[in-house]
Amino acid sequence: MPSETFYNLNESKKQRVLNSAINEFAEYGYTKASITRIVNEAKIAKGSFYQYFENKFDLFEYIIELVFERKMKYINKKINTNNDKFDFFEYWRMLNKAGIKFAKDNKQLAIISLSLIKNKDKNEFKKIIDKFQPVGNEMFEKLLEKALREGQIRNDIDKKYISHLLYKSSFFITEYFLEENDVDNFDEFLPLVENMMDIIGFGIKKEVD
Amino acid sequence: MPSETFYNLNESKKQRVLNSAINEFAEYGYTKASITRIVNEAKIAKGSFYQYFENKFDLFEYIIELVFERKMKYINKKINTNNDKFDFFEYWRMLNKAGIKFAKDNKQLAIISLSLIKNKDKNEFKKIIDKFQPVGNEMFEKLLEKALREGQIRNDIDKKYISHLLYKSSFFITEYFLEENDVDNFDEFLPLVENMMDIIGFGIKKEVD
DNA sequence: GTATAATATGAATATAGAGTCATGTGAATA
DNA sequence: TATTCACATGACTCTATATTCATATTATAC
Repeated sequence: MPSETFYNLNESKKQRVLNSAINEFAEYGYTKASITRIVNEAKIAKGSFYQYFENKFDLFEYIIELVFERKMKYINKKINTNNDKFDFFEYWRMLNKAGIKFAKDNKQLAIISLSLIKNKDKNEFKKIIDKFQPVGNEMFEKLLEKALREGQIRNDIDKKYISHLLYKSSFFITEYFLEENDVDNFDEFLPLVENMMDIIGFGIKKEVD
Repeated sequence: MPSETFYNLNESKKQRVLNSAINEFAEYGYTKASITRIVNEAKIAKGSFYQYFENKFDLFEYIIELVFERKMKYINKKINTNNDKFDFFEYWRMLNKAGIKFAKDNKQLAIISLSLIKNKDKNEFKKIIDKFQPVGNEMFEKLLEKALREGQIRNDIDKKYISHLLYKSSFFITEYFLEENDVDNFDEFLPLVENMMDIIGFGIKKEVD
């Protein structure tokens, strides 16, 4: 957690520090991110940085919290939840679409949150991931359970595994979007997403009639 | 590429160096892997190492080549190709199964090859990945094309995207296998793999009859 | 047995990054 | 004006890394 000192800073300096850190983590990832570069870009002294944050991890943890906060806010705004007529596929579609829309509007934040997921092997990250796990895997498991109860889903599937698959596929889509596409032609990308969701829904095999 | 000197080494020393490097890369990944630890474990001098390899990257490149070579050999051995009656789903099933079987029998090698895929953002790795790309993405694209021509697959799917999905899903399966499972109970894992392939084949939606 | 080539060695060098600390500054308070 | 407090500073330390190089050892050739 940042120190009181950091919170007391005037908004513009605070933003300079945060933006600089976000740039750095998005470009270099956690391990290779350099405090020296961060403080240079933010135009503050090395010593000042250590008045604000305990260490590099402390800063990273804070940035991740920011990212998830903003992402949740963004997604919740985009999703309309009339809970009475719950349709799993509809809900899932909205989630995924909102996810890439977020990535489109917040490319760097999206990259940082991907880097977290992709490196969950790193011991240091376990602590952070556990904090946000309920938002991920478990959420999908609950959604799936509900959909199963309401008969929207084949009941011969492995629930735990498929929720993992769905959870991961949402990142997969974002990854594919950020890597293979010009973030700007978002509209051209949407049909692909529909395609993929369709496939998880119906499969790729041609039915014999 | 290793130097002549390295190739001239007696087999046992060569193996000591390679095993030590494989251990190191599997445990720490490329960036955090330490030459000092590698030479200590291999019981050779620092200087000797630099007689064998230009630098850390040179060593890594060589290890990756080894990994892919062994993996290809392994998979080709497991796959029976009676090409006359090609069945896409059958072939794909065999590929995936052989893939996790390889991971089971060569855990460290599998981890290293995953680390490569997972960090394809790292500029240094691009060169290596390009070298092995034809084995990955493009192979699936060709398989898909053939399957489409032979009417085994829905023709309203996006070919490029789906081949990417299939390519990635093979790593996804391996990843899930290595992370969430005791590598030893391979047999308990197989049904899950079938389940996943089944889903990509048929989807998860319950059909209304 | 001597000369030459191949291989081995690890102390020394170079570099880079995280984190520290003694000191400076400027504003509020008494 | 003097004192206190919050914040700022960057040279410095500490540590870890990759890579080099002068020298030693061993094997091979003649």
